[in-house]
Formats: sequence, C-alpha cells, structure tokens
Amino acid sequence: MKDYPVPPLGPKPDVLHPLCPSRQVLQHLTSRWGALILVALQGRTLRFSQLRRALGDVSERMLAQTLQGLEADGMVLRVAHDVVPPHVDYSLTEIGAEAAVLVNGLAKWVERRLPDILGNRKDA
Amino acid sequence: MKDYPVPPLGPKPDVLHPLCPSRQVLQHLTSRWGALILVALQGRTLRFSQLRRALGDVSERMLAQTLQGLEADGMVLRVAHDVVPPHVDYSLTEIGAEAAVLVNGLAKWVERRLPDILGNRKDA
DNA sequence: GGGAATACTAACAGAAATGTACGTACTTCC
DNA sequence: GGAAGTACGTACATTTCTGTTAGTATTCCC
Repeated sequence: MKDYPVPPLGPKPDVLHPLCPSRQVLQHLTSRWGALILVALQGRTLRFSQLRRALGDVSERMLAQTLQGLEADGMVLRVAHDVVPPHVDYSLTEIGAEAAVLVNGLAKWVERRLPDILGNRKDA
Repeated sequence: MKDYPVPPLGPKPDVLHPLCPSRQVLQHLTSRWGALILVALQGRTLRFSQLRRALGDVSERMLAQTLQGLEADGMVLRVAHDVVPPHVDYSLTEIGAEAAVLVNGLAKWVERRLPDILGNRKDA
C-alpha cells in the first residue's frame, strides 16, 4: 500500500478515496450484520435477544460487537435498564433511521429483483 | 447453527432469513469492493486499470475477483477486445445500474452526513 | 434443587477476505 | 536494449471475520 497525500478530513468526503473516513462508515453500514440490524430495527425497538432471533443466525458475539460499532457511529441507541435479569433496548437514532431507510431500500430492491438476478446467473 | 425449515426459493424473498439467497446477493453488492465498483462504474465505462486507479487501493487480485462475482450476478458487463495489449471494458448492466443508484445513494448520504457522524462518535 | 432466560465478555479456533510477488505476451517509449 | 503498461492467474502469507465454548449474577418456574 502506497501513501495517499490527502488529509483524513478533506473538504469533500469521497468514498472512492482510500483514506476518507466515509469508507469505514460505509463499511459498517453495509457489513454483513450491520445492514441486517438496521433493517431489523427499522420502526421498532428490540431487545438483544429479540434482535438475535430476528436475524436468525447471528452469534451473540457478533451481534454485540456489531451493535457496539453502530452505537459508536451514532446509528444505534442502547438503553440498559438496570434490573436483575438484564434488559437492554436497542433502537435507531435519527441518523441511524436515515441510514436504515437507504439500506432497507437496497434490501427490498434485492428481494424484489431476486428472480431476475438468479435467472441470468452464471453459476460456477 | 440450527436447521431452518425454509426452501431456498420460498414465495417471498426475505433478507432476514438465513437461507434466503437474497442475503448473498446483498452481500455481494455491499462487499468492500463490490459497492465501490458500482459507485465508480455509475454512468461510465472503465477499463480494468482505470477502475483500479479509480478505487485507489484495490489489489489487482481483488478487483478481478470482485468483478467476476458481479459479472456472475449479472450486475457488470465485461467486454474484452482481443488486441495485443489487453483491453477490457467494464460497464453496468440494467440491473447493475439499478443497484448502483441505490448503493450510490447510500454512499452519497454517508459523504453528506459524515461530519455529523464523526461529530458524535465515541472513539475507543 | 435443577434448568432456563437475560446480556454480555474473554479466550481460543477455524474460515474467509485480502494482499504480495511473480509470470505472461506483446507493444510503445526512451 | 531495458522499462513500463495491459489484464489477468496462481501460490503463498497475513489480516480480518466469525463462530464456539465457557462463565457471570439473579430471578422465575417446576
């Protein structure tokens, strides 16, 4: 990897630039579980285990890890009720909701177009 | 991982279902290089090396591999001119262009919202 | 009492993604 | 002549991702 002569916070964020932070954010949003969490959390608040069941096959480790990442990016809001059997609610923040709309749009498009995509697919 | 009692091609594709093929397609589109290739190819045709320079830091190996995947999914059209110094053009297919609009929308949103996102970020 | 549920974390392990280096066949430029 | 550009494939190495297992403190249910 060579050096790229552009500061981390240039005037115009550009996803196509290797060092632009927008790339990382985009990757968080589009990561395997990140995208699905946004979709699952759209319009509703879910607890950790509910979220886990909603996604079907996330390991607790990955779910916790991904949620922390999204929380750090300000996409997800975590509210822990300090009760004896742990109870934590997850919901989308304002920007999280905005992102979710876009990610969900992509997901829905894939679902709608799936037949066409699978149709002319050249399987190895 | 437990077994999920749903056929690969049920009546309604659902990204939240572990075995739905839509998940894989979504992952291809949102993969690290997949998404960037769609963005870079929007509205224009690029050659292999131009694409490589456009993304800035893809290795040739990854670029070739990702392009093949997108081609297999019918998103990218590959046209090879049989000339002495190799010349191959890459462009988006119809569905590829549709997908690119959505992915690009997400990318542009991230770029626009980047300041806000980085603002309230809790760095580890 | 034993077992399940809750929301995690830490340690370890294996799988997948990604990069590096090299080779190719031929042309153009210095 | 020697170096660079072109579009890759292949082998190998490393980094990143993801999963599995075990453990925690407490309550509820049988």
